[in-house]
Amino acid sequence: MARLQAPRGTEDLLPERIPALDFVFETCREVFGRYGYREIRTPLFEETSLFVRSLGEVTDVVEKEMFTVARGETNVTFRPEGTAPVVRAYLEHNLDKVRAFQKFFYMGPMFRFERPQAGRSRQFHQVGVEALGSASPLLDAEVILLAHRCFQALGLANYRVHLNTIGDAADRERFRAVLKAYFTPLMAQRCADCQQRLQRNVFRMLDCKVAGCQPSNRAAPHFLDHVSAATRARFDQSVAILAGLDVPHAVDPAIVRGFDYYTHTVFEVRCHDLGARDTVCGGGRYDGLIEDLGGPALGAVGFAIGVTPTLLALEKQGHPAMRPAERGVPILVAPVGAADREAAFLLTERLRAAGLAADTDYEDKSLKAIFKAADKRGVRLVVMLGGDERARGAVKVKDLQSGAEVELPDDAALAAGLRSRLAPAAP
RNA sequence: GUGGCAUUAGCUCAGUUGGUUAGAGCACCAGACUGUGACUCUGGGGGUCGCCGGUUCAAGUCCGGUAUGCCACCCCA
Repeated sequence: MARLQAPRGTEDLLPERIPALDFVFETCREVFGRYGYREIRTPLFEETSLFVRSLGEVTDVVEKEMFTVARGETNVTFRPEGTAPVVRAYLEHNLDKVRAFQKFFYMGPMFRFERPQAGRSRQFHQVGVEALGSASPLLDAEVILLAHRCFQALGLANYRVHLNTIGDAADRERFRAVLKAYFTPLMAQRCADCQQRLQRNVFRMLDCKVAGCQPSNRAAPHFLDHVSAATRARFDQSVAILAGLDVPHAVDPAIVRGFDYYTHTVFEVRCHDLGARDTVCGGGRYDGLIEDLGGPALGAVGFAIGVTPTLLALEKQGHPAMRPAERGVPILVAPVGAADREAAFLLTERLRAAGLAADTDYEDKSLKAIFKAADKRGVRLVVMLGGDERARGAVKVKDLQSGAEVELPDDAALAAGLRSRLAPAAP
């Protein structure tokens, strides 16, 4: 029989790995809370049409990366991103009528049917925020700032925010025409992919990495030179705020983003210590989406941090929280002989009932082996229970850090005594 | 979806121009005088060489397919 294995592009997060993940989740949760964002949890799957309508019919995600399940009348898709579900929930519960402006954050798994690679899998975790109901440029700055604060709090180094504006629909329509007019006579020197892009998504031609396409890209018209004065002003304001707050950033005309719903500010946070897949966070403004999904014409802006690439970057930078760690219990009750096993089990249970984290041996190990295991698991105190002690109604407690050993009466005060011995624990 | 590289004990890897019982380090287990860890020493268990098929007297070593991972694309967190 073939060996059982997790489906392609998925992974098991073993216990040693969980602390690293929680470090990212909890750090971000704390930062989001400080900025007034509240957690929202939406289903892992949605009706397929939600993503088709929001992301756009011709985007890669919709065309070839959706995990879709059809059962009779229903057609659902495992969420490939978090924004559309949040907007859907916001509208479904009429939150726009209760209080139009609301800030949310979410953390959880997303799914895309892609070819796996390091930092890119078919099930991955994202931590994101969505500020719905306002078109204020201050919010564009706040959201970017928030991403920056998260990475700062995580202790990530060598990252930078790349941002750009893609204006509103009118700006883009105007520029699309300008770009097509510019590229059309130059198509002979463009690569095969760009031949598709001319019709499909001209903007992406500017981001082409093929060497032969570089000359015509360098001379290409700049979007910022063709946007309305209002678009230009709001973008400049956001950039100025970030500059004033020392957020490492760069205006990058190549940032275009893959989903149709984006407008105005779009950005990515990139970490230089990663390879070609260096984006650890992506986001932007999506002023048309709420209306597209049947709500009022309200602005919104958000981002998603990719937990996997973030962990990868922190690992490469040797972040201490990335070290595989076992969250062991601090107390291990060791039966000295076979006759002491049940008593040891019951003592362990009393300690747990008293609120202490404790464990005992279940493998009939020798005392020596129990000590070895205790040492490896980072146990602080070993509570020995043997014939001699039991005869005296006592237990022997050894502090593995100091090596000191004391005998304590096995009475109601034992738990408190152990607790006080744990208190001055070193990190 | 495209192109390339990889796949040998739990982990990281050796394995010579295809040739007898496939190795190392770490990890694991057990010992080193009588109820005790971390250091040291000794010993031990553990591998259908990813899987299927082919070439050959003989394949971990060559060829094909397949699975998975990785790298670069597409695109993206």
